Amino acid sequence: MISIQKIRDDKSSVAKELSKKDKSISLDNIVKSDSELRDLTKKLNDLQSEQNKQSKEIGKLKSKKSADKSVFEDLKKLSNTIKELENEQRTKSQQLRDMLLQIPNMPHKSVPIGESPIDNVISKECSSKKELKFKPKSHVDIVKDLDLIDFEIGAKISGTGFPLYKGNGALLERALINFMIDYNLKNYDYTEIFPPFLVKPGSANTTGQLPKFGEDMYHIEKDDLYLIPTAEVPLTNIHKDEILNLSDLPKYYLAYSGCFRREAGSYGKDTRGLLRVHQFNKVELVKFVHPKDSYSELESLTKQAAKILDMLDLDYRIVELCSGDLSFAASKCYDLEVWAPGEKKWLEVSSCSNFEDFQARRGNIKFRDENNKINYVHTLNGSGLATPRVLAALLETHQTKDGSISIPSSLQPYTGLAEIK
RNA sequence: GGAGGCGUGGCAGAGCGGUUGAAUGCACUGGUCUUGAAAACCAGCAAGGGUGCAAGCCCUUCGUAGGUUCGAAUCCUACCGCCUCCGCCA
Repeated sequence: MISIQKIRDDKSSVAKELSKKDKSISLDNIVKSDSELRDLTKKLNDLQSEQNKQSKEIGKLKSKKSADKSVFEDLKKLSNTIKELENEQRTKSQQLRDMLLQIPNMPHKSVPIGESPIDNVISKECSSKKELKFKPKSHVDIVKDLDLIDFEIGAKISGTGFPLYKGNGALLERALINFMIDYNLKNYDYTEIFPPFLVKPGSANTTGQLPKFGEDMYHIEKDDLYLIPTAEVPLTNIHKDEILNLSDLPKYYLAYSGCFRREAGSYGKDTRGLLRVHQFNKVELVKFVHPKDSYSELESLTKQAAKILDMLDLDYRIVELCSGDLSFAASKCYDLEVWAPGEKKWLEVSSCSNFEDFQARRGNIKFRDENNKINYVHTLNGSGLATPRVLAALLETHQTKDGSISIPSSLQPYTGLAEIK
């Protein structure tokens, strides 16, 4: 959520920044609604003040008899007027908040301006691309030949997009998850969390999935709970409605979770194999930091995520998203894309974003700064990493001519296997 | 799922219709004392909004949302959360 104060004080520059992301955004209704609300609030405050004053007078007398009847009649009228205005105020402030929640975050000044993925900037490409001396198979064929994943049975049980991992496929998936968790825990200062996979609407609102993108999540209507699309949602809400101490920052959390996405609107895209599925596994990294540090934290977060791809001997590149390709809540974002030689595609396996105070405002997450002033924290998150596409790239990269898979050495302690055949 | 109890400031814990934004203790911050620290003593210490150069002043908030009343932390209703007991269950 963008600060209403900021919009009020400098509407044109906020609008200008927002247009880099989405040209169709208008702040006019918000400014109008804000000014109406403030007029109303002023009026209401005066009446409340009057009411308090007179009620206290009566209190001092301690006896109803000593007060004139007409005083009570007047006060009753005043009381009713106040109630009406309070109702109006409640409605208006809710309306204003609803509008504000629809406004995306502003891109950081350093973000390249652009409209679509074409304008993204490839900031680092891993050059040591391994050339295979044979025609590489797609992971779809590999998992079938080696009996690692059964898409048909998954579809029979749950529908398309719910892969069923099997035998060494299940082992490999589990190994990847454990490797990623352990690697991050060992090398950085994360606290491991095992979060709930179902969350309340308010939690999804903090991170920005709601109110605009409810259609992308699975919703349990009976209990009004959402299946998480990423562990970012529960992790970011750990400190909802809290004021952290300066000494608490930075706070780093890591969690494995299943991730559930309806992928509404993307039917027909990447339907084959592991590239786009409704349920997948991911290790997520979330940081709560001092605002002055958030951009250096974004750099280190991105490097941390990329290191995992190094460890798995995969080729990847880091992509700096342009303004138009940034997600709703992000100020700046780097994508990690891994090379899949069978698919001959770069696959997005991580998104590392700085949300600045956008999520912190929505979730009311603050800290006491060095001057004892209360301020919003900055939040960041990054996947470290999402498994299905990593698995696809891993199988395609480490396949051999005879059809077997050689397991990268970093993963072998977790699989207990050097190869799968 | 049934019965009961409870939700007050960072924590503990008073208050149960009227100058209560809220006693007291702990924690925290500043000061006195001390070579330094501890102890002791003194002082300060909720958040949000509005207004003002500022000091300040005004409004809101005692789980959440409604209601009763001139006036609610205090009374009523619903919801949420926590605890205890019973039932069911991985």
